[in-house]
Amino acid sequence: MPLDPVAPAAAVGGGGPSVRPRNVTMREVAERLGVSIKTVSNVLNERPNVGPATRERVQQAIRELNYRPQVGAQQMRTGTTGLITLAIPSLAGTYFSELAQAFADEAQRRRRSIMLHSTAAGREEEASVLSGFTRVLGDGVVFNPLQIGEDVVAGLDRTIQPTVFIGEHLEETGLPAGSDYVRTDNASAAEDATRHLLDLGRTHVVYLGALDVVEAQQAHSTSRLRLCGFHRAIAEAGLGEGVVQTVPTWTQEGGLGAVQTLMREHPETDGIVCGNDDLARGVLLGLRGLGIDVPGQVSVIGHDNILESPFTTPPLTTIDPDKQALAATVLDLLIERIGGYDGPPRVVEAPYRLVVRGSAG
Amino acid sequence: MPLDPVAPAAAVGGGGPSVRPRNVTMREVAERLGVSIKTVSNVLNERPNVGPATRERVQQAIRELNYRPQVGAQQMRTGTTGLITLAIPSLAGTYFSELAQAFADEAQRRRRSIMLHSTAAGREEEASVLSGFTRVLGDGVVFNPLQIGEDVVAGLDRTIQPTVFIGEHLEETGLPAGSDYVRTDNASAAEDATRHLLDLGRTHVVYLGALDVVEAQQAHSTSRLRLCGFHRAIAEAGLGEGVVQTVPTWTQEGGLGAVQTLMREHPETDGIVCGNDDLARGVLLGLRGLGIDVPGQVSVIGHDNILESPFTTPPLTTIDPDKQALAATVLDLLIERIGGYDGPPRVVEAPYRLVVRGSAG
DNA sequence: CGACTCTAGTTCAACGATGTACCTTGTGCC
DNA sequence: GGCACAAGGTACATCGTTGAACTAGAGTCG
Repeated sequence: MPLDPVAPAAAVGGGGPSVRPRNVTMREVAERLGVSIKTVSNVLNERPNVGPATRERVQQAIRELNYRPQVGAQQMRTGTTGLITLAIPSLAGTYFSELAQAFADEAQRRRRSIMLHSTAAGREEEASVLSGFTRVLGDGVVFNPLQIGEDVVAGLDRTIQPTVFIGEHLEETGLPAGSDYVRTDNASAAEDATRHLLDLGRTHVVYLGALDVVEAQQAHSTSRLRLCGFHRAIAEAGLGEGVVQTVPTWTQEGGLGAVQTLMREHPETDGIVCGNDDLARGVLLGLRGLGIDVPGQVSVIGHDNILESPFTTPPLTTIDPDKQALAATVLDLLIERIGGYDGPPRVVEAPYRLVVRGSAG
Repeated sequence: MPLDPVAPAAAVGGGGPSVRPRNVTMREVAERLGVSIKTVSNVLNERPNVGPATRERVQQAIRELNYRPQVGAQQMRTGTTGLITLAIPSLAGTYFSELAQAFADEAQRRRRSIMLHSTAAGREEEASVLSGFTRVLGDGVVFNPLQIGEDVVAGLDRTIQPTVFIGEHLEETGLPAGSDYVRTDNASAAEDATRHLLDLGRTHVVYLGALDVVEAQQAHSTSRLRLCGFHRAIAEAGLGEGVVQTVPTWTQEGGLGAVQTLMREHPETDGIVCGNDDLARGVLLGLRGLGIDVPGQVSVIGHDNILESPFTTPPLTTIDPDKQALAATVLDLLIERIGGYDGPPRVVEAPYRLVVRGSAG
């Protein structure tokens, strides 16, 4: 074995800190075995034309030298990095942080990494997602727009990178080429939730979750859509308009306060459809405080199936948007596009299911 | 110009979808202006030896062509990507998701991107962080170990990538070369919190947050350290042992249930130090339910200063670990290491401060 | 036996950006 | 006029990996 003229990261003698080892390259692996670089590459990429003995020796050497491919070089050759950008409004908030976690898990399972891009700053930040960031890095984008509406998205005739939109904002038509869309049908979900309570024989079912500030209500499309589903179910059952209880914020405190008002003004209430599980948790606490039995006197149903929902007293019945499945679907679509698929935009309805626990049913 | 034998993604005729444009390269920018590639590079990297006129023309062309540097190529030349790996247990949970958000913000401010790596799976996943993932991608790692203790970290004599540990687990001595450590002093913080209540004249101050399952208590070092700080403050004030109220989980429900038990068994309680803000929120609700005035009869203090803390009734006094500042400190240390600094491990105490709101003081 | 095919490899040229070394002007000054 | 020198560039090698194209040898078959 010839001596390397430039000792690669020689250990410093004495008590000084050891020097960070240079990254091992394929060349070093190849040289140690006396094979060509390409053979090492073939082993790594599971290409044919490598004998089993050689394959084994290469794998051994890779382990011993602790070799890892350098993604930058791969990007140059192949154009891909295995990186996916997740652009969401903010991690602060139960739903989005759990969603991000689901994406992290599912991406890891598919041997991709997630790059986090927070669009909390608003419209401008969101626009930068669509115009393609400042550096070419990821292979594709998962984008949950909040501020940006159909107008901006529709203005594109083609996304810069493969993109999958998620959410409930966009029109199904008019998606730019090169993108897909995974819709969450919040209206139908809320309709199902409401109907579940009606099916249990409840006759005075209330929606708790409209925002009490009008502008907020306008902007908060999730709230709007869920309310709409509630109205549909109530109307279908021939119960007229239905009672709607507003809240200041979609938090536990908000739910707790609102349910006290509600039960005072509408003591006949026997079912409450909550905008989300945080609200529902507050509602459960509030009802307990008022000495009202759940689900004996009042049934309560939430939305989101957050991690804590099974642990409330009683356990919360809720709509599970199945974040894990959503992430899986989104990633599969995106990876297909990254892989070269360039068909017209696909729209997929994200599944959700009713999780029946103690609080209703 | 010779024709490319393999047309790179030729446009489909007819009404088919438009084809994704190939990435613009520096060469194209240079050719359009009739300057050399290097000049474009010099403009981008703000190198000297470019005349103002040329500089302006280049910038113009970059904008027009929508050129963006390709990170893979940069990694090859310079060895860096501007990517930082954030390895944390899980995004599910208020504290960690807010922390991740802080890192995302601060990284964006420093023109870096955050790669999310969830170590929720446990020891094995955490070990893989230290042994350097499966691909060379990021420039450095921010690592909040939970399961992994000093033994594993101390076993390393040098980290593979520049690494900053965060948390409260590790001994300050024995950190591997190439790493730094930003400590959160949970014990002192809890001590300060307790002392704040004592300074307000409270004499029967309780710690609410020990876990009621012994093994859980063992593992949950945050809880242990905060309890320890509580004990220190109580002992220092000459109040003996101090009362400790256990909880089943560090959630709002946990706090609500526990405070009911507490006030039954220790009605003399006039101050409650909560393990975190989720617990404290439950405590506030519980006290309200019991008709106990906060802060009139009982002062309540939390820990973490989560986003909802200012909005409880009354607003929650709490210890603010200043996640934004923590993220900033961590990133600055890490970026310095990435930049080549290779001094001995540094240990930085993360600042925290007492945020006085309505619930105490 | 010669023409094939198959296997297990090899060599070479890229991918895009940047550091180093070099070249070309124009200008000032003796 | 001749020389030094700076400003504003250019040319080229290089980073690590992989696709395309090639080769040497062994096996197969008419």
